[in-house]
Amino acid sequence: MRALRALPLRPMNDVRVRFAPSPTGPLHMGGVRTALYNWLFARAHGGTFILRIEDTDQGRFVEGAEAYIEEALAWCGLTPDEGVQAGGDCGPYRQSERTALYQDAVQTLLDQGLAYEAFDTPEELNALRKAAEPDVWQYDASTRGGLRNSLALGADEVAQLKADGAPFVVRFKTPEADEAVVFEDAIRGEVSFQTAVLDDKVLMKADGLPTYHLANVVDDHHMRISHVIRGEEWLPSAPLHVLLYRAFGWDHPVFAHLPLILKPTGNGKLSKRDGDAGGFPVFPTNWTDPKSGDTWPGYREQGYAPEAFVNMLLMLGWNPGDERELFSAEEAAEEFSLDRVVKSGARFNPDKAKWFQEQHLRGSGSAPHVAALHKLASEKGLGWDEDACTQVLDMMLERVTFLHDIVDTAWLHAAPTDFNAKLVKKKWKDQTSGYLEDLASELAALEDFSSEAVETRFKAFLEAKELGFGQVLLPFRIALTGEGGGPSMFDFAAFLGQEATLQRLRDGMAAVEEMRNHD
RNA sequence: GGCCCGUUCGUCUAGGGGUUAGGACGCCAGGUUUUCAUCCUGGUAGCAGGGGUUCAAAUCCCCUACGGGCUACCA
Repeated sequence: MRALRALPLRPMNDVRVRFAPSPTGPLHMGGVRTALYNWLFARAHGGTFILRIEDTDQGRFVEGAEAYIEEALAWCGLTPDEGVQAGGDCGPYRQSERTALYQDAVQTLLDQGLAYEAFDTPEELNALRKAAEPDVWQYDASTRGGLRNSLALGADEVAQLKADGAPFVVRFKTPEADEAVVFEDAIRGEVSFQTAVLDDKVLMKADGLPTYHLANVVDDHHMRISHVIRGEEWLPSAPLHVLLYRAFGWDHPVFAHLPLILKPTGNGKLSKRDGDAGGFPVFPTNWTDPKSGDTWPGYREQGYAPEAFVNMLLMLGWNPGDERELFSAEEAAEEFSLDRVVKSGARFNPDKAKWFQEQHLRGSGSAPHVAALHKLASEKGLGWDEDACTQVLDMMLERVTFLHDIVDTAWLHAAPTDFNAKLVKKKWKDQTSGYLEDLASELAALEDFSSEAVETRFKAFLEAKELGFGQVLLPFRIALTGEGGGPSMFDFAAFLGQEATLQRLRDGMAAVEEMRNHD
């Protein structure tokens, strides 16, 4: 038994990586993470990030999926250097437009006896599998001799079948002598498979389109891909790919198989249905299924900043080796390396995702968010100019998870209509309204209505009346917001302005007295 | 079933022969704050099990268990 060993000898000076999704639906967060790690690796080595669309399965093609992929990547800031939209020297970047290449490749293999034509119908194969149960039936060296293929049939028989227009596929002829296929995975280290357990995979389907295995190897070679960074679900077919590269006489790229993202609870990998149950999105942006019309939520529409979403994904399976967790894409690109990618699957944690969003929101203060809040506020018709937005941000940034939480906080832009009944019962005494009446007069007399001025007058008022903060401030807050929590009331009063503050104070008092009378 | 990959607090992870096994999320408690939140301090909680190797094992080896993936004319 001879060990076939192919170590990565390629220097890191021409890094070319690709993200190669199928347009069979929206990209989910696992896919985005794969794209991210590819992008980061390219950036870290001054390489090229390529987007290739693997649309060789006509049956699973979904309208709009390709556009979704491009848009979702763009939102995440993972713009391809080469691809359908970006262009490039190695195009076309849609596999459906590269069929001649695959045909040539398959012919080369056929000519060398490294592949063969098989006429067995799916029905025949299914029957064989069924008959073998509970054992597993395989199309391989032990069975291919008794099946309808160009290895077992005579040349004239094959010619006749083809003349009759019988559909056929091309299968890879797995080497008969058992050997170990050993390769070095950049994340896992040495990985080894025995060829004896491999089956003769279909390379070219009856419709003339290649399967993933063929198209992937041929394209990765022609696109001069240096590192194949993909999900762990591809690990079992990696030996086939190594064998294919060898059959073509090509060096294979470095492989790196990423661990999968698992469900927050329960068993298995994260799937699109988990979001429903867990109350979190699985997709980067909203996706509407063109057939059913169902819409799936996206992180973008939920209010996540792309930087936060990407940061969260980054840390789900990679770490810098120290205790930092907050990274911009540029910072991450500087130190990303495959040997710091963890080997085991990671359970997705929605709480932590929110934490990343909050960190991103608060990280650099109000200024970076003014424009975005202004846009949101305008859409809601709140009439806040940029100054107002800055003030609101200063008050609210540390109390919300998403920017839209701010415009969703009704009392910020409209007098409250609901007053927390429990709080009123507990904190609003018979004398309270009297205090507030007096406070209103004090505030009405103010000429400067800045936060500091309101605070000064408020404190002087308490002192004069010999009252405690809690006796007046909380009722004041209730009258103005209807709630017991929130920003500094002095800041808020200044933000509202004198007139609106007094108006809310009087209306709030009236409403609360009304409530108390009905109790 | 077969093949392959994996296993450190509930979760994400650092640590890769000698560590009081570190950090983060969550949770709990205390402090700061007019409230809430932020922030600060502290606490909770972990090396899957069993065999080896070694003076010494979370760390190396083997077995078991468990988890995951693959096993299509899907990717």
